[in-house]
Order: sequence, then C-alpha cells, then structure tokens
Amino acid sequence: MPVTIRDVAKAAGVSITTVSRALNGYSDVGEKTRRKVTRIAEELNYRPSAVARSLVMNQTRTVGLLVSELTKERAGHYFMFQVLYGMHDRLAELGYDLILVSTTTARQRLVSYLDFCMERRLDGVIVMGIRLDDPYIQEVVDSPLPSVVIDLPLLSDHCGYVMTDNVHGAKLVIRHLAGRGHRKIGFVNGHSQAAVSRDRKRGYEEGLLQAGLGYDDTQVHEADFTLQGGADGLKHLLQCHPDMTAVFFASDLMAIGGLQYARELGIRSPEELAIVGYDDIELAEFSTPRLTTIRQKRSEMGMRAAEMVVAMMKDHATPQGVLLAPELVVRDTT
Amino acid sequence: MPVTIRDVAKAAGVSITTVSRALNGYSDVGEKTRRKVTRIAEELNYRPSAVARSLVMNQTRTVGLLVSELTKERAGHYFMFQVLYGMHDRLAELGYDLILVSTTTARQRLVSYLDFCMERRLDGVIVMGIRLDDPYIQEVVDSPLPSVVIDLPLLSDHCGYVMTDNVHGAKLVIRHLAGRGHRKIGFVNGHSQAAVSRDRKRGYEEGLLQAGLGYDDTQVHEADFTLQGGADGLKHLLQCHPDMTAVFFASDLMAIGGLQYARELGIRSPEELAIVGYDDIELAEFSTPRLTTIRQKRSEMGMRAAEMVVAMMKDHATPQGVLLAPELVVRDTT
DNA sequence: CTGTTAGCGCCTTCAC
DNA sequence: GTGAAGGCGCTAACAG
Repeated sequence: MPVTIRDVAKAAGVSITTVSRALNGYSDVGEKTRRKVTRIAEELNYRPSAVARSLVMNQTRTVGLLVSELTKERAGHYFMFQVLYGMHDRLAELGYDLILVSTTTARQRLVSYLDFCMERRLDGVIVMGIRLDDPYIQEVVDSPLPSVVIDLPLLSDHCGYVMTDNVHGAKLVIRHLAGRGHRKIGFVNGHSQAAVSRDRKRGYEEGLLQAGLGYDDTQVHEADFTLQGGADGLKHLLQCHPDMTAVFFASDLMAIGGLQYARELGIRSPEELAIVGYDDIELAEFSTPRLTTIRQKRSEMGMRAAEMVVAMMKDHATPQGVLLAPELVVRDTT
Repeated sequence: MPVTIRDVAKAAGVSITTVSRALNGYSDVGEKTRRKVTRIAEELNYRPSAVARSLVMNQTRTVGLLVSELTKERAGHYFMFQVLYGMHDRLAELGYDLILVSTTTARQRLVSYLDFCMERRLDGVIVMGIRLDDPYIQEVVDSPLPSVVIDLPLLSDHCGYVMTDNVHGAKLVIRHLAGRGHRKIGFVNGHSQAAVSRDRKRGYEEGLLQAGLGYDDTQVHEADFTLQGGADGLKHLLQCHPDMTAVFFASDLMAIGGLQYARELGIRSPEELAIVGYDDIELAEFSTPRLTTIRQKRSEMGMRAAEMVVAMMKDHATPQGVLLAPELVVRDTT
C-alpha cells in the first residue's frame, strides 16, 4: 500500500488538512510548516492519489481518445500517429491524461463508448478516425460531454471539430495540374464514409470547373485509402481513360500504390503521368520519384483538438470548427 | 451530475448495499429485487463510477503504456501501431483500459514516469520503444509495479518481456542469402541503444560464421532505423565494398531507403544487389520490387504483453521472458 | 436475503 | 495559521 496523506500528516505532526493545503500551494500555511510538510512528503515518497482526488474534485483530468481505425485496417496510422503525438503532448502540458477508447473491443460491443466515458468519468473526448456511418458517433456529439472531432465537421453545443480545409486542398492540386497543362485529370478518392473524401471530391470538381475543364464522373474512382486501393483505382481509371495525363489521389498511400502500379506498367511519372497525393506522410518525400502532395499539419491538428477540449472543459468555452490551411508541396511527380 | 448508486437505491426502495450487490451479480440477492434494481438502474441510465470503485477496491483496472518514441522521430510507428492494436484489444477483452504515458511531455521532465504511475495508481505498465540508455527504465524494472517490456530483455521479480527472437531472425536472413550464393553480405543496423540491434547483429555474425563466411566489421554500418539512415548506410557500405552482392537491413524502413538509393544509382535489385529487411511492415509487400524480409508478429507481441501484465496483476503470475519466432518472407529482392 | 456501519484517500467548509 | 468534521460514490464485513 502506498503512503497516504495521513501518513505524511502523522509524520509531520500536523493535521491532514494542513498537509493538503501545504502541498497544494495554498497561501494560508505557515512557511515553516509548509517546508516541513514538503520535506516529509518527499522523504516518505508520498504521491497523492489521483483516484481519491478525482472522486472528491469530481473531475478526472483525463480525456478519452475514441478511435475506430485502431484496427487491422492499416491505412490510417500513417496519418493518425502524428496527430496523436501532437495531441498527447499538448494535453500533457495542460495537465491532462489520455486514455484509449477503441470501438473494436469486446466490451464496446455491449457498452457504447459514451457509456465507457461516463463510467470512467472522463472530462472530455477527442474523436478520430471515425466513419460517418458509425452507429455511436451521434450519441457522442449530442451528449453534454465536451468533445472534439477530428476530420468530421460536427458542431454542437458540446462538440467542436478540427480538420484541414480539404476543399481548398483539392483545388490547389487541380490548379497546380491545370497550370502545368494537364487537361484530363483523374481522381482516386477515399471511401465515401469519410467527410474528407466528400470535401476533396468537391474541391476536385470545383477546381476543374474553375480551370475551365469539364467534370466527368467516370474520371473519378472511389477506393479506400489503402495502397492496394490506389493501385486498383489507377488501373480502373486507365482502362476507361487511357489518355489521362494526371491523377490526383486522396491520400499519399494510395498515390504510392498508384505510382507502383504505374511503374509495373512501365508508365513513367511525371513524364507520362503526373501524380499527386494528399497528407504528406514521410514516405511521400521518399518515394521514387518523390511525390507531389498536399501537406496536412498533422501534429497541429492534434494540438488544436487538445486545446479545444481543455478550453471547453475548464473554461466552458464554446466549441468551434477549426479549419487548418493545407499546403501544396511540389516534388517530382508533377 | 451523473446519477449515483444512492439515486438508484432510493428509486428502488432498497439500500445502497443491495443495489451494489444486485448489479455486481452477487448470488445473495432475491430474484425479484435484482430484477427491480436492474430495471430501475437502466431507466435512470445509471453508470457506476469507476473512480469511486477504484478507490475502494484499491485497483484501477488501468495499465499504462510507456512509450518514448511517441515523438517527432517517425521511425517507430510502422512497427508500434500494430503492437498497440493487439495490446489494446486484448486488454479490453480482459477488462482493462490503457492510458498513455509518454516520456516526452513537459510533465515527465519533472516527474519520472514511475511517479506518474503511482499517482494514477495504475495496476501495471507496458513499456515499448524505450532505449537502453533511458534514464528511468531501471526505475520501472525495479519497482514492484507489474510491468512488461517489449523488445528489451529485462527480467526481474515484477518485470517480464516480450520480443522476437532477433538472433534467430538475422540468422535466417544470412542462411537464406548464403543459400543463394552470396558471399559478401553487408549489414545496416539500427542504433546501438536498441536491444534488437544488438541481437540482430549477433545473428548476422553467427549466421556468417555458420555459413562459412568470415565476419568483417567494416561490412557493418550503424544507422537509426529511418529511411534516410538506410540510404546513407547503403551508400557507405558500397563505398567501402563495391563488390558486395547483398545487404541486410535491420528494418524494412531502412531497407526501403536503401532500395531507393540503389535505384537512383541504377543498381538493380535483386540482380545486382540482394536486399533483405526486417519487420514485414505493410510497405514491404508493396515496394518495387517487393521486399524480402523477416516477419515479426506484431499484434501478437502486443497481445502477449497484455496477457502477461494481466496475469501478473491478478494472479500474481511470475513474469516471463517470451521470445516469439520470426519468419522469413521471401519476395522479390533476393 | 437485506440493511447498517465503516471506511478507501483526499478536499473543503467552518470554527478556533 | 491550523484542526475537526463531513462527504465524494462505492464496496465489504457484520448483523439481523
């Protein structure tokens, strides 16, 4: 059994109250007493119980991270890890801890993850990698538990969001390609149950129109963000449109898949086919040829999400929709 | 404020104790009472407070995940994500939650992470991605807190480990290459502060000797597990040994970096240079040409770690050293 | 079978 | 400046 506040009090010859006040930096404690208590606490290696404190303070200083793509499906982690990094780091700075709440656990099948959050008395939640058709997402948004969603524009009294301006990002791509003279530009999108797919497609469409190029539905292929999906997507597009000179992929992973498929066919990039990805994962800079892409500020996304939940939790801040600016990174595939 | 056990008791017209017993499935409760309590609890949407329960039961049912590579350094996540997946999944099945404890947070600079675990009253810890020279790792190993370390062979009264048999894995590689007639095989290792590097190097060395090939220190280059490191490593080796016909990289990421560097130089693989990686990350199957590598059962590593801590926590099981079998996956680069 | 009593470790009025 | 008392929500003996 760890040493408790009572042990410290006894050893210091003061009351429990005094120990509590001394250690928590209250001003109404004699300087001598404070020093003594501090010293004893250190000697005894006293660690105040966060559990007991949570109970009485009615807050756990813990936020849950809801992820559904924490699964075998390996597409998301290139993107998510960096977000997680920024988020966790900022949360720690602000004095909050992060607990994982996955959709795909045995337990979650019985208890919705909102229930999980209630039981653990989490102070807030950050949601990431959740699909539009997720059965529980609405429950979270509607609940009074402060929440921030990443990559899903859900806004309510207790729910904000952080995402990249994907419409703009896709437009940047098309403008770039059109500027290089491409007239026939294909698009391999992610699955339809991601808000980012919807936005990127809209950007693609609007971009084409703005560039004076017509939009043609058959030049769009819906894949699933994976390497294989990218390869398949390109294959499909090339079958319908052998004269295509550029393809925009809704993720770097898919673009790399496409790049590899193209190489197998002996199609050279960028000479015969320009290729653009999305995300700017580390590999983008390291593929051969190096991939032109749209950079998402991933760790900033995490940080912003962290800051927002914390603001909502402690200052009752109004949730907001944060749209981060994308950035075109031109490399060798265009 | 959430509804408490007292609310349920009042509404059901029974004592708090009875509610507790009814809901926790004790046998000494009347069937009618139980049903009534259960119904009321459901109607009121009662969620027992895990915090209060933790306090009185003196266990949080939470394990901490200590990671230090949850940082900007992006090398580890290809490997770690899958481990995390298996670990979290199994933990959830066993009724435990996972909380993130990173080394690189502002707070951790003041408080060692063991202190963090004590404050949060974690039941156990899993450690991953920690370097041999980490200042706090020993503290964790020595502490009475049940812990399991991944990829570091630390064994003590309260600390077990899970890792792949890296010596054997590296030997498999050399045997394979030697079997294909390679006589001069280079090795690009990871950084020296990883136990796996040490083991893979030993396997490389022993493998060479067993194959009747001499070991030559200048054929080994120490890198850092990154793409760039792999490229640099290969470059360096080729400078010293232009006649080298095969190179073994201590990670797939490095191998892919090497592969790309080779392509830039116009060196074809496997014809002119055989290349083997380690880990079997998803990209290995998708590089061009597809990478021969050693598969590590990553999600199983996570599961085993989870099972071990849980066993130690609840059954006071003796910690063990688990060595998982590696597996050679032959693809196109050899 | 059910209720009463006593804490778990800590913070917070309220007296002194 | 310091201490005593009460309670956060729950479980665990111990009586009946």
